[in-house]
Amino acid sequence: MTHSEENYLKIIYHLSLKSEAVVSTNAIANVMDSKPSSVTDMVQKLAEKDLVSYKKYQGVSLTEKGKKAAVNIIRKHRLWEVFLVEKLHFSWDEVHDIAEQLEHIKSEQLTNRLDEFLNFPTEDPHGDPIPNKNGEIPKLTRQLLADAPLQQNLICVGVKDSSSSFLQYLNKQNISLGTTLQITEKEEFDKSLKLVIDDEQMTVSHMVANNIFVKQL
Amino acid sequence: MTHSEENYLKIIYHLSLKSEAVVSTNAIANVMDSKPSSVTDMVQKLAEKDLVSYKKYQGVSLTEKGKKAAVNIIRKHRLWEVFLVEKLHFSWDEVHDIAEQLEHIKSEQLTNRLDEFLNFPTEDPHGDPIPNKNGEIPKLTRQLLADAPLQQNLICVGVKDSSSSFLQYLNKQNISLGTTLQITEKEEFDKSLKLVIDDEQMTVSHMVANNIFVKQL
DNA sequence: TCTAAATTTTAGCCTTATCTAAATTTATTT
DNA sequence: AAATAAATTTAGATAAGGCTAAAATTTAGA
Repeated sequence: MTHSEENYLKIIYHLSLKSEAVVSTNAIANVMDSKPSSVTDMVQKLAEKDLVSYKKYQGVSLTEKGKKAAVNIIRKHRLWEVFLVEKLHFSWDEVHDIAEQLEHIKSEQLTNRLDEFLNFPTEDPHGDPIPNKNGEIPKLTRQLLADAPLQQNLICVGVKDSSSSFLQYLNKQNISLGTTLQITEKEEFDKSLKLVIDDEQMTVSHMVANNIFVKQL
Repeated sequence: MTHSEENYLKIIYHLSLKSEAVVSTNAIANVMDSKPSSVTDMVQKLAEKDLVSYKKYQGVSLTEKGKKAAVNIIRKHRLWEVFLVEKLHFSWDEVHDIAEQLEHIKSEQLTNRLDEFLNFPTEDPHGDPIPNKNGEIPKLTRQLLADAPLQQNLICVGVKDSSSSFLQYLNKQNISLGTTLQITEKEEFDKSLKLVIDDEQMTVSHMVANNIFVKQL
């Protein structure tokens, strides 16, 4: 499988989790920053290899075979992210581009030994679950900060939107993986939240609160 | 730079160390397992990018810029090999193909942090020197087993021929990185050597002795 | 020196992954 | 239901990397 094919599978997987099971050509082109016609070409190739099922004008979905391949790529991506953050001390907003390259390295043995070396982590630095060797994806106990209860001790365990700009915003606000906080007030009007972090008061918008994952301590 | 360009630079570098400074199209094609005509195409492209100097029918050599790039790829390859052997417990005959992929990952920061994580190693698992951040290549104190003195305590530090079959032969003979041994006798006729390893006697051919690097203890 | 052999380059073609522009199908709106 | 808009596919082009076969150049032998 080529890098490009792997990227398509990964993106189709992510899109079909977010919205419908069937993904449109246009949606893929948007995410990939390419043209719908290019997507059509590739999707037809993937369909021939039985990695996606595809009917003209009707969108694509992953076959079992395609889903397995996609999950494996995501497994590799997230394991490498753990490696980069835990062992090489990168921060969570720096690792994506490098992991994007490392995820294409082909060696099942390498993946499994890396997994072992990292002590079989179940979540990556952004709080996303890491599929195991058999492709099983661990269930998460986390919830969105926007949905969490008032006055509880919460620990920040990840983000939904892992765009570099969002992660940099969080760094600026001194929010990172492992930060503990409480919600002191929810504003009805705009759904913004008042938080206490290390005895410091601050306010975050709903948009932000809806992109941060927390667990109750 | 593409993977392919990087591979060419690496191979031209290795060939010009082994033989002359100027490398022939044919020699490159042999090592790459491709055709001389393909090599010509690529070499012309590399010349345009000022990575090699090239005159029709006269062979190629690396420019300063090309040499820098080649050394950087070799640095990455060898650092990853150390990682695979020391941290993920691969054996030295398994790492080459994986390192061949990892050497193309693009991130200077990644390379330097990996270097640091591994404690700035100066040799890879095959005993080859690892260029530092500035492209400087440490001098080695090693010598070929075939050239080493009799009755001295020697430690095996690497191999010249790192083909999988040779490394597997060594594994079978219980010779590996760190093995200590003495030469008890040199046979004039065929240049074979009698060795003692862990109080066990054994004989190796000149061909083998000429491919193992040792240091005097 | 002149020819034969070996090496190297050119020319033309293939594949992969893209693109633009045009055509087609589906969806929406009046 | 027809007309228009939006989405999707087809057709044809391009660039990278590689191949084969043929032409050109260099090297070596007689």
